[in-house]
Amino acid sequence: MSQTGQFREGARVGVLTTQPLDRVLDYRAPEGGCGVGDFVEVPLGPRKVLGVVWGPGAGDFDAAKLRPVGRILDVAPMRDEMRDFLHRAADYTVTPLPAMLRLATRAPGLGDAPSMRKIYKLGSTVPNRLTDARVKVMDVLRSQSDAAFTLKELADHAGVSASVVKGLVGLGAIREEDSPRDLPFPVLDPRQPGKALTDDQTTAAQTLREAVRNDRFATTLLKGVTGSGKTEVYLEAVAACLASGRQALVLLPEIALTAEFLDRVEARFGARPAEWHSGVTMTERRRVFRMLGQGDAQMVVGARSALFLPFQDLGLIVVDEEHESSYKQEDGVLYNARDMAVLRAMLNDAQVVLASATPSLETWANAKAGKYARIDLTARFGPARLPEMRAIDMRDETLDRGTWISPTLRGAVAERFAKGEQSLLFLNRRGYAPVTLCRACGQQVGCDHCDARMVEHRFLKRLMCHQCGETKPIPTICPSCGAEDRLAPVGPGIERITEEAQSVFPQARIATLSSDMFGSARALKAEIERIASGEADIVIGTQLVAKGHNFPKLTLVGVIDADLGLQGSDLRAAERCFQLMRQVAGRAGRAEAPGLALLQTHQPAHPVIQAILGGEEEAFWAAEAAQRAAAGAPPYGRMAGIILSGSDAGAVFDLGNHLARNARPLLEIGAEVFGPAPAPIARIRGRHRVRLLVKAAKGAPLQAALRRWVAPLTLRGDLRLSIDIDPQSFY
DNA sequence: AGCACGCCGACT
DNA sequence: GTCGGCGTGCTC
Repeated sequence: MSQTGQFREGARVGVLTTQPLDRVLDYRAPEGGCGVGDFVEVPLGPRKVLGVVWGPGAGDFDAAKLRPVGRILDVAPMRDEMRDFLHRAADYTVTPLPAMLRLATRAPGLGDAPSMRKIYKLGSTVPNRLTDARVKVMDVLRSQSDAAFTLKELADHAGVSASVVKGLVGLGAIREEDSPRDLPFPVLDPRQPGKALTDDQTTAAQTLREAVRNDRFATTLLKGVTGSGKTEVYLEAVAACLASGRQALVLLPEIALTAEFLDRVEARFGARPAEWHSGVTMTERRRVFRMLGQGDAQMVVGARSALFLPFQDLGLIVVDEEHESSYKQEDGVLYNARDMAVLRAMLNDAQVVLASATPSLETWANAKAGKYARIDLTARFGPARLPEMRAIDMRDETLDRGTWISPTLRGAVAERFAKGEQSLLFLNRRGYAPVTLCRACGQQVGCDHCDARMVEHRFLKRLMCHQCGETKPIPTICPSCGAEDRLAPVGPGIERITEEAQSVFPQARIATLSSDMFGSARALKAEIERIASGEADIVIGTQLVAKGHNFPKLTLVGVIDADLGLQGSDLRAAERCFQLMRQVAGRAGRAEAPGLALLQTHQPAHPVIQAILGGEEEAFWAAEAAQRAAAGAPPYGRMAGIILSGSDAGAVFDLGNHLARNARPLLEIGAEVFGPAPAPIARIRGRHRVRLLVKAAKGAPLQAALRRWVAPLTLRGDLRLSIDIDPQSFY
């Protein structure tokens, strides 16, 4: 596969492996030579490991000890843009390059010879005895002569058993052929007509199409409320991208959303695109990897890790629900998919579309500053309107102890129920009760391995730690003081709201939606479809319901605790609360019936609540932006979090103090260091965690200084250090 | 990341 | 005496 053959056999080449060596190793080029970007298998100690030819060898290693490259793998060589991307992403996130390469080689068995399977085609002879079953099989093959059927597919299509096909093979009427298992993806047709668009959407789609046709890098914020047709609009950008022969990538924040999205893509382009997320099988991953590299897959829908796939010519990246915090996560490397999408697109002369009803402040500010283009979709589909939003002042409501649905909210739900309309009660808290308190000693039941409270899950009949997932039976004796039968659940989770709703509305059909209550994404999807078809009167859910599901009969949203997101000194808390409340409210009144959103709050005058109620989005963002600017917080300043962890609390803190005292590289760039302080969750799975925060001016070379700062450290024992550039929380 | 080497505690 | 704990260091 060495397309360039840049290095002759025996020449010194540098190979980057996925081993955490933090340097490129020299090898001898194999027989027939090799080229930059070739995926290779190289000997390393007693093992064979995966690597990529990164360039000429450094030459400082004893020539006598050089070992030859084992073999070149049968996949498309890594492109220059990809190597550049990995370098820059590694620099940005302060990550060793091999860890970055690991993200880009996440398809197992890349080195395996392509596996083969038998396919069945029309043979040369015609059987002299044609039975009905045989005719059916031959008809299928004649009508679709270019299709490749496996035995089972052919038999199923013809509606006969496999033995009929086998019989025809024996007679020579059908040929059996070997064919690679990794088949190209079906061709998507961007010229198929899309859905009818409103004027608003047509204009937006037109703008995006033109941007895509430019073949130049640019980023567009596509802002539109739920139901404004963002998806239809950016699918037009995808269409333009595919029509120009380039590949497209659509990132979704949650796997649960892919199934519905794939259906929409199929409806628009006539076939399903490639899929990439943690639920995709190993064989399918290898197929996606191979086919993208050779241009036999036009489009990928998937999770953030799809950014590291070997696209041959990536022309467009869509980041749907770009504000979602799930885009920033640790999986080997801590990175924000939104930012990496922009970086990757820049290196590929590609377009980025950031879609959201409630953009992140960073994106909003970039649009404001003119760095991103911005398109606003305002009109909702058909007769649906934005719901009316009102606060329920909980200080004026009378509630019995242990209940959380106010009389006002109860009345509103009853009204909808009487009319046969759906209501949604939203509470962003899983389980039955967030706290289990001992009435004798006042202690709360905590996790044995984390500094977190155990949450009662009545459906599971257990307590669960939401940090490490550990569960234990619900105790009857207080673990602290030994008092019997004095433990009481305190506060509401959605299971408890379900219980309350059942007692208030005994005749209503109630459905509860929470991520931990369904074994599989399929079961969850089935439940969502059940609800959408009207088989529930009251839906009770966590933030799961805020994300892009359509419930046409839903006309009322009741937010049980709108103050929940306002707590904490986190600068991002207000932003998140605003986004979540707006999204939840957007669930109401999508079809003909007008919607109403009621927010239960103890602080109706809070600026965030006021902004939500008034729909004064721009004012809200402007106020948030001003606050961040004043605090020197992103995007008006730069920040990095340093998390130190280890089993010995003293050693972790000592390391933190050592870092704080020896911060010269940071002080030299004018940065400030805060901490060490116990991390937001000071102990997870028995490991103690300490955090430092680094704050620098906007243009400061933060990453370089961080590297110089931590380079002299040798981490003893099980001490670990991780760097979080642009942390999600600032306290 | 693996895997070997190596230097101290409890076994046949 | 030696088996094996896992700290330390190396891999072109």
